[in-house]
Amino acid sequence: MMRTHSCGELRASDAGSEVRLAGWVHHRRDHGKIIFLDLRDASGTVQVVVHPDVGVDAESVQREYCVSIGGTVEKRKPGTENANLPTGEIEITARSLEVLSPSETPPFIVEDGVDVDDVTRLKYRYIDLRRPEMQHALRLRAKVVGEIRSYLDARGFTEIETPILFKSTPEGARDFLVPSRLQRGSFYALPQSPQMLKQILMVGGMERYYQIARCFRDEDLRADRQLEHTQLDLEMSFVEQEDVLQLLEGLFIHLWRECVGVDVEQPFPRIPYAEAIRRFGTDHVDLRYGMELADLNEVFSETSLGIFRSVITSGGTIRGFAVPGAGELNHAQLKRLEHAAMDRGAKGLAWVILRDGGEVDSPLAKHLSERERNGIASATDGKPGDLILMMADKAEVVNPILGALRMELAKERGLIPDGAWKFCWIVDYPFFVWNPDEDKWDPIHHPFTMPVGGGETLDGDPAAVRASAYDLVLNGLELLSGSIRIHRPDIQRKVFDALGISPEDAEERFGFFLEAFRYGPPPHGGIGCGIDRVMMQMLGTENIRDVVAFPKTQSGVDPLSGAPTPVDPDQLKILGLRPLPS
RNA sequence: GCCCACGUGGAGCAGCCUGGAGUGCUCGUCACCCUGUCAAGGUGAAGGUCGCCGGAUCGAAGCCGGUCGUGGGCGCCA
Repeated sequence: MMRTHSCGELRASDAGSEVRLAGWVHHRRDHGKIIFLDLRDASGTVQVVVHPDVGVDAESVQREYCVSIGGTVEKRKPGTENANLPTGEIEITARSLEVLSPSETPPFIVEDGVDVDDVTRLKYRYIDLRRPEMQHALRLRAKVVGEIRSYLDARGFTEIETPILFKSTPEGARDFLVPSRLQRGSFYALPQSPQMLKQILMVGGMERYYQIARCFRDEDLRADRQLEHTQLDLEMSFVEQEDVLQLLEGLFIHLWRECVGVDVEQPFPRIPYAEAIRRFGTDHVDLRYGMELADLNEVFSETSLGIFRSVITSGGTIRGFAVPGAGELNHAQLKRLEHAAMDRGAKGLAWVILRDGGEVDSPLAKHLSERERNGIASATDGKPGDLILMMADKAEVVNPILGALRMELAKERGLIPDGAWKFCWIVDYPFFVWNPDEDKWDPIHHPFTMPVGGGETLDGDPAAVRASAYDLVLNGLELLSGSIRIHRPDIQRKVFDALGISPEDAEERFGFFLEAFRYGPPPHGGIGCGIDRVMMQMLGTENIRDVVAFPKTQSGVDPLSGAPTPVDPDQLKILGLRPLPS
């Protein structure tokens, strides 16, 4: 037997036990005669004492050596306990020590919170993964996935794998392509998501499907984006939107109870898309703090300011919000806010600082009537000492920019309460968004989303059509999105029509899919949920690399293996490929 | 494709603006000392073509240009 106990589990109650432990030498403290070793395994660390007279060679043992130690658990002498260690009341008096394998000096120390360059960490990921932080992240991730499985299995779901080698369906993100050896000149694509396959599973009568699915997108990376990410992919037959929302709400309540130890507030609020935009400027609603956007058109209906007046008469909007306590900001800081707004496309950013007695500081002060000063304060719920930020422009410009500033300022000024978990559903999405660049209507979800009310609504104003789509948002981050799908070929045709997808286009791209839908597809709907994002939220990290065992750098390189690498010309030849001169 | 920042012994940084011998800090490594430490302590030592290429200069880690790498962002991600 390699070991009788784990390092981290030993307590004072184990005193007197003969134990055999195995793990890594976390640290050695050599006092000349007596030597202390901190022995670490997955469960934690424990102190090993090597006395000079037992014939155990602890001097040649170094950091990160993998060793096996036999000895006795003993209560530490009074005054030598370590309250910082769960095992701090005891120590192991070593009687034998075997080096299982030696270690070179590690490039960095195995310790939480150490500041090491990301490439170094990724190159020596096996060292990095020894850190308790990383171990916790990966274990929690496994627990989350496990809880998802048990929750869904208990509710009649079947976990089904779908192919990694699939068909390219251009549109959306760039596909990763895999050349076919057997069909020279043809390519598989790695799935961006199993969307069509899971719908076909519904046609196949599986009724309740889920999968922890890897999804691939060949797009540029970000702090929260890798080339591949993991999605909880789920689809159910014979359901309406309400059924899906209930199931998923239950899942997240379950996950937070089991994996975070928190009972989150329920039911999750449902916020219609239009209301989300109106109150927060975005559908990634963060309900942890106030600072909601207010409409100021009424306040400025008789304004003497030319800019505001012309925005109102041209059908634009004046909106603003209060930043609690931000009246202390100096001119340079306010200027920076204005720049931040203008970088995002604002023409300007007006600011008003509320003072006692209805007075204000503002570049606009002399243009503001008493009615306007009071109106601004009451509309934004601003108090003396608060900063009011205002923008006048088209609603599509004002809302997202103010929404972004609201989020930034809340974060910057510490207005976000710790430990708050604010889930909400965003519902009643519009079906189309106008794409001014290409002068056409784009679907806000994917083109298989059911329009509310079926196909007839598509004959009217595209802007008025609702989608049976829904997002789950947590603390301002989208965790999942889904929809009820189109199961009727006639409606699907009308949607393709409205999106400018010709029958020939549709046939070429989705022919196999549309054919399946000629054979009695059931009404169905589902979701895709970013597991990496869920983990980032649970662990409170902003970097996806913290929740993935072997991530890639921003340029798509894996420093551990060096991938991607050139391949042998023979391999290319077999595939019928020849690289272009660069 | 674009913008910003960074690149200095094994790790993390300072030095650069204002050019004058690779100077410094924390940790690690090695040697010696040390029987109660837990970030052990003490003494000493080794270890760096300042990412790479080029330029101006008597002289470059430092200034200028380029390039590569990394991080963050924009575009992109239905």
